Amino acid sequence: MSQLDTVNRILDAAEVLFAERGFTETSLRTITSTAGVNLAAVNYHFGSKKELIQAVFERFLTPFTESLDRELNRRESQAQLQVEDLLQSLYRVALAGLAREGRDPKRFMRLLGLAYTQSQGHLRRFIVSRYGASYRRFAGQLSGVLPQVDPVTFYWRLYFMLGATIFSLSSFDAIEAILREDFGAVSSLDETLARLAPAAVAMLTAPDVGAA
Amino acid sequence: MSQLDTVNRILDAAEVLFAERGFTETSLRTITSTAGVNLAAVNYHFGSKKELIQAVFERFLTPFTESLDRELNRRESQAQLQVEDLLQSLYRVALAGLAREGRDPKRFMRLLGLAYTQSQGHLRRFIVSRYGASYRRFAGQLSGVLPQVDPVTFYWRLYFMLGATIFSLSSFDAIEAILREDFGAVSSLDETLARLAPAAVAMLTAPDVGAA
DNA sequence: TCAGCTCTTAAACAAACGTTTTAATTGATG
DNA sequence: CATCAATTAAAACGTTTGTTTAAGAGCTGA
Repeated sequence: MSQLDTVNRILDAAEVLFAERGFTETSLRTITSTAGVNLAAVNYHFGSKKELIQAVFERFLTPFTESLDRELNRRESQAQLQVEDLLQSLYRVALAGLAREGRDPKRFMRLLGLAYTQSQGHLRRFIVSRYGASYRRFAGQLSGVLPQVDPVTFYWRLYFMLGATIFSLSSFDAIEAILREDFGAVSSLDETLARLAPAAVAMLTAPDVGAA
Repeated sequence: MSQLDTVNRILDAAEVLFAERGFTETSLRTITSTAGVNLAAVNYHFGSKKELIQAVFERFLTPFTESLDRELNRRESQAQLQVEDLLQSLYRVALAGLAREGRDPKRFMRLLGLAYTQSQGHLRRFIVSRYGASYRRFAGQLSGVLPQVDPVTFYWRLYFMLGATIFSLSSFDAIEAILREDFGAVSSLDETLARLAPAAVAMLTAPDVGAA
């Protein structure tokens, strides 16, 4: 087993276990035994548990933001951008890029949700410093096609949208199971994104009654 | 210090610390020293850490759902219910009821978010079995005033709305700090709810393109 | 006043945690 | 084949965790 194997086996196991149970609830012993490597390998290759957590995020956020940036480049050269187009960029292209690599988009949404809700200050700092530029660029473009919405209202709605996305996709399997039991209707991730996109557009473009 | 004092001091400290750091990241020693009581008091009065967590949720979810139920009773007797009315019931009345008791609604949103994202299976079971009826009643009434929306689409949108609400309100202070720095605009909780309600209405009432 | 119960206290428990250490093993290079 | 650095392995480290124990204090009712 080469060094690269060990590193990737640890990342694979950590990614799944973190998404399932959270960071604090997942011990290095569980990770290494799942990965079939020695306990000390984590500290040898990554330095510490904190750095392993960051490495897990780096491995999926880097291709994610690269896909998003490429898509934003393409959109930017077009005139007449629509809100729908930008959300399609975010939802379809970027997520589909991850799925194409054989990784589960729902798992990444769960991890993103954990990054926000589990305190882990180091992780939030890491993500903001590393990927904040892409996020601000997307937000800027989206804000640009919504000139009628007050900036503060826009940013609140952006967080509403993020919350709706992260929350519903990170709990996708649980929600899907409930709906399947109650209505006998199976929902695929694609179908759910097809429902989420217009809902998000409706929220972003709603008439601005304007507080303050 | 009476027995009731000890129990309440533990609940007060646990509520704040859980909301700040999460369940696993908050030790019983931190809770008891913050509360100024002996370490063993938690196991004596609550039995275990799990049961303490449930007690914290019970203390704010019971009055919350009671307020909501009373409000739903009042609405039910009226004809011509509107989506806006029901969301107002949820946002203003129930949350305001908690605020009236001198407790912080944002903190409860943070705890609700944790209940969903931190694995803690026992907590989700506890909440569903104890408060599921009120939730289903609210969902049923809301669904009733949206007959044009396909049931499956409705339930997905309900989760979108829950995600937007829990996510943005539980991170309220962080988001508010960012917007204050970028726009110099302070947002109160009331203002944010005044933005959230119409955004949620727009999402729920959006035309149903209808998957499946 | 004293028995009897409730509650608090201090101390100890075993288990699990992240990390470090030291030695064995591997694999490439001269 | 010998050498040397990189990697793996097993064991132990000191902390911290939730929980339990056993003794003490404080109050109540007879």
